[in-house]
Amino acid sequence: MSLKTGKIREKNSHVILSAAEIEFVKHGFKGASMQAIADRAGLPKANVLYYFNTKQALYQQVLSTISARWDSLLDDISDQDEPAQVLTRYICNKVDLAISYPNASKIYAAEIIQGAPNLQDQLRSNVRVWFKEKTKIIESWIEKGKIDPVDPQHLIFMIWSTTQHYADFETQVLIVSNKREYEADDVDVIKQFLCQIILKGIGLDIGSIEPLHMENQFACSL
Amino acid sequence: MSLKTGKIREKNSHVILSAAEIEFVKHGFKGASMQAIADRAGLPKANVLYYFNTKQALYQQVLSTISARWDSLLDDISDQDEPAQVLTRYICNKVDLAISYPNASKIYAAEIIQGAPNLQDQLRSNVRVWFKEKTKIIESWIEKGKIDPVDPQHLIFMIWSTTQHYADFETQVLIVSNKREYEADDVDVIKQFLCQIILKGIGLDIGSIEPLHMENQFACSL
DNA sequence: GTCTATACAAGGATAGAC
DNA sequence: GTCTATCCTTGTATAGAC
Repeated sequence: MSLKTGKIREKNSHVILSAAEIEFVKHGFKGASMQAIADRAGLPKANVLYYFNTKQALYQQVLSTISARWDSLLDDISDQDEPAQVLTRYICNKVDLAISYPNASKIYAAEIIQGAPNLQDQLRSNVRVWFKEKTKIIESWIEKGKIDPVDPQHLIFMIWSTTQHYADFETQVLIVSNKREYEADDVDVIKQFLCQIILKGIGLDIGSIEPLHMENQFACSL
Repeated sequence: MSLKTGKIREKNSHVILSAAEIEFVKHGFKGASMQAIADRAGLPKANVLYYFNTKQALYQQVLSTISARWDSLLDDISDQDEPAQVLTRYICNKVDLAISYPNASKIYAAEIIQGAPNLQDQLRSNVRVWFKEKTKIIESWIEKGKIDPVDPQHLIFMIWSTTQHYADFETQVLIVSNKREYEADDVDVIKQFLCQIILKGIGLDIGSIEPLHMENQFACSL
């Protein structure tokens, strides 16, 4: 029975976290109510508070789940490979993540917009260190003459903003381009567009990426 | 006395709107409280409700103030001039707006993230029409061979996302780049970076912009 | 482990004195 | 036009039955 109980706990936790994600996206941290989260999860309100003691704790849990996904999938800018290959992979992964988990990106964005009250520490430690590392790699590319002398920091900001835009501003993108939802084709077009403009923009020819490393990540229509 | 009253009304309205902007940024629509807005404005809560009958009305007022600023300053993509010049001007104006009114951009972004419950109509009418017009202009540039054959829609998304990033993600940008606030120099660097990458990315040489049209908009350090 | 009932605070909005 | 006092709803959280 304790095994079964554990399963129930795991399942309920997951249902609650999913419901919470949606409510936090739609109304923000303060605006989301435990009642609405419970309703969406199909559980009594007290049950939600049984699993996560406070609303704050539930929110923190949602945030750290998001951060974990970020960290695990996006840490692949290294100086082992050629710039074109590294940047292509990074951009494509970020686009995939944005399209696959739009709510995660939206909650993260809302947190930053509101001044990152729950993410300050992580930004000041982890993210800042990651950022410094990656700018140094980009600087080394510039020193070796592999890319144009562009500001490494702003290059990273450009990749972050352009990729996450398709998650955070999903509503606007879909409305103005008159679509109901993203399709597989759209994702390929996005990847191809971003890689083309950014690589060319910093002085790399998109043709310099060996097809091997593009894999199925995007259809090269040029 | 009615004149004086009108002045008081105008002044108080303005104070309330400014306070509301800040509270809406920090806590979202639902999360912001009339009490907190009133406190920030230095007025009793009932006073705020006297000027704006409901919280919803106050929020709508904030939103339409923002939209008005958007519309008036950013409608300058025309097919009269050369692409390089038009895009440079558009990018620089958007950066200026993002840096000058970060809260406006943040509230707009939060609205879109939450599914644009109060902006759907405007997006479906005004913004969509604007978007269609501008993509056609870009298409005409492509047909005339003035720029590379890139997707016009995604080019606009790229400009929107990269420029507004500096407002919406201000907190993150400042923390990871270890600054307290944006300085005049930063703004120039941002404009110059974005123009360089995007113009070059779509096959335009940044040198093709006549200095005349760059004015003081950014220092051309190349 | 699960759920009903409830305590207690905060929020939006209004009535009415000044 | 301005502000105090108050109504009523909603929200978080807990107590305690099952």
